[in-house]
Amino acid sequence: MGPAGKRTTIRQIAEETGLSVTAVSYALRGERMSAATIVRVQQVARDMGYTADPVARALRGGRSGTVGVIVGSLADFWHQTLAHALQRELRLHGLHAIIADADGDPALELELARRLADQRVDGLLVAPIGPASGGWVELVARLPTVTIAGRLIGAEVAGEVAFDQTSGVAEVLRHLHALGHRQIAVLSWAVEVSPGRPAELAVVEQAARLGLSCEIVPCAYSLDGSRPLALDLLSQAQRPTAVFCMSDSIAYGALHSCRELGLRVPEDLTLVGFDDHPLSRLVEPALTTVNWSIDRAARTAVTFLKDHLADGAAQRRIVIAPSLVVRRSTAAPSYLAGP
Amino acid sequence: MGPAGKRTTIRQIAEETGLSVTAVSYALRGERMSAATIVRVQQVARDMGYTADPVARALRGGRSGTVGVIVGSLADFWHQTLAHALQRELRLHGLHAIIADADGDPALELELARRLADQRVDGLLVAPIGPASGGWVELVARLPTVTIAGRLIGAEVAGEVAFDQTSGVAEVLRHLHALGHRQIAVLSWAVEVSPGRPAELAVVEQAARLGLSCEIVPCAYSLDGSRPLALDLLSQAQRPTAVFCMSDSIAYGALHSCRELGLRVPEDLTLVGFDDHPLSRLVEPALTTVNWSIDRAARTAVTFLKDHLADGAAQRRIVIAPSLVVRRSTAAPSYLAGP
DNA sequence: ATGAAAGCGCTAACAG
DNA sequence: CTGTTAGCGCTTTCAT
Repeated sequence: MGPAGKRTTIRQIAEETGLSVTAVSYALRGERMSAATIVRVQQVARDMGYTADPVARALRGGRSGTVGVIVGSLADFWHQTLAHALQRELRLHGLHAIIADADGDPALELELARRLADQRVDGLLVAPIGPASGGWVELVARLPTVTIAGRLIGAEVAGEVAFDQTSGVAEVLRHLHALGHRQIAVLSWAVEVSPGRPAELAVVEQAARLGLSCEIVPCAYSLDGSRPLALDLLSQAQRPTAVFCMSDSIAYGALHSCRELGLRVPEDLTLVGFDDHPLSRLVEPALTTVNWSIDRAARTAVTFLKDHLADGAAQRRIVIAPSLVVRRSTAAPSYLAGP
Repeated sequence: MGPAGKRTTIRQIAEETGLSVTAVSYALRGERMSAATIVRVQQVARDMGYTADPVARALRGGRSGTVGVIVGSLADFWHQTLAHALQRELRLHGLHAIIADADGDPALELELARRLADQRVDGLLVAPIGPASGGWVELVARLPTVTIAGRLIGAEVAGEVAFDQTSGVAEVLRHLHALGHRQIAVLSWAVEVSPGRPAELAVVEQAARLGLSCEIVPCAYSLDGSRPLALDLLSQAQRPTAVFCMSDSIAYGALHSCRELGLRVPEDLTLVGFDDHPLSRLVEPALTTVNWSIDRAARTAVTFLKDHLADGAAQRRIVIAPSLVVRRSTAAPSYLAGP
């Protein structure tokens, strides 16, 4: 930062060394100039505390070494974990992460993506909540983008780390069916914001196949979002015997509501989450949920992006299989257990 | 974004309207030009899908409308919550958040701050892990910075949202003392990374005052960081009767270890956290911890920053008082309860 | 091996 | 009210 508090520029180094701006520019990057000059210039630069101004560099065009990470909602615990995992993985590859939180709003999600593009990030890693709108298609065409756990349909992404939601949902519903549940409420954040998502379609399809009555209830992300709703849902006379939450965070909110209502889980109500957040095994009762290996997802996503950046490779795609983790929050409904 | 996929520039609008670049620049911002021209230019701009390039704007100098948020570690649940709260609060004020994760590394923390400064964020909101190094002092002098829950000693920050850690620690230790605990382990992430922090000093001081034996054990942030350590600590013959974790995340890791070792909480071991994460009341057993009102902290921090941005006001400071939340994870040690 | 000059997109001082 | 000119810091032809 230099002594005066102001930023050291390439020009000051030029004056200091008696070279031209051009020469310094090359020398700093170790190009063209004689070895001696390169060493000298870099020494001076270090002494003066020089760092290239990324903004000027970006304006000129060229890579910034930072990648934008957009998560659907930092209110959701799983997205929090994902953001951290991506950050860490990027850093392993020498890249810096800039994280943006769409806070459950598809319009904001797109705006953030635009802003990050404007900031000249080298690429985008996004766990989308909204489907691709027109804006996304154009944006993705300009900026290498890898999606995680959701698709931007119609957009030509650089890579896709997909989760096999259909299987995940099927496993959960089969599990509930086997336990004897027939009346199930599904709490999902995606209904309104991202209609036609595979997960919700799978619910409908599997319900029909298994002969279940599944009501899909739109639900805000996160603890605070799901609590009032769950309170309402569970206070009804004809309440379901099982609640399947499309995110562990939502399940936590539901669990909280059960406490307040004096409902015991799983004795009075069976509860299932989605995504297997690390704390799901520590809550009481430990939550039955679906695991996707977040580390593998993060690792793959970053690899896809790097590959694309390196060689402009064709679109890569991987589908991560779910694994149902049965814990204590699921049991047979009480009318089967008897009084 | 324009039809060709390229970005629309101010010059293209100038050509389209037959005006000069300058005129367009003013008109777009609604300055100087005649009302008619302003309307016409803005209409054309809209039609062509123009958005000002923030990079060019930043290079020229001027505000970007984005604020950098740096959290000590996104592996820590409390920091995750803080990041989200700050994002939301900033958005309420029409500002955008760019979140960066220092991942427990003070050097990275400073580097991220530099990078954000380079990106021309309007200000910095930081929950620091490291103390102020020389770099911070200079940086903060150039860029309005508000600290939250930690200090950058020696740096002239724009505002400070401090937590009264001393009281918080004192309350916890008094609580443990009253229950009959005398041998306590304190798991803290700050020992090595941020020595001399008030919280750790308070531990030593209060321990002396109350006649407690408190061993402070350095501990990585987060679930995975604290688990192996806690496993080790709790396997010892002379293990403490209570463990005080300087973060709820660390406590969760310890709780996990207890499960693995077959130790019951609080019967065999008393556990206390710090920060009161929303899930602390849902884990089993519900965690005794210290609450600081994260929303108030976020709100105040953003207000401080905005105020400073608006009028360059003098440094503001607030101290948030802790409140001990006693839940089920604390009890008298077993040798008092008897066999 | 080195330098002069142009330009990325935008804003602002200074004329008209 | 509108246009000319200069410049933010850097990279990149194109000369020398």
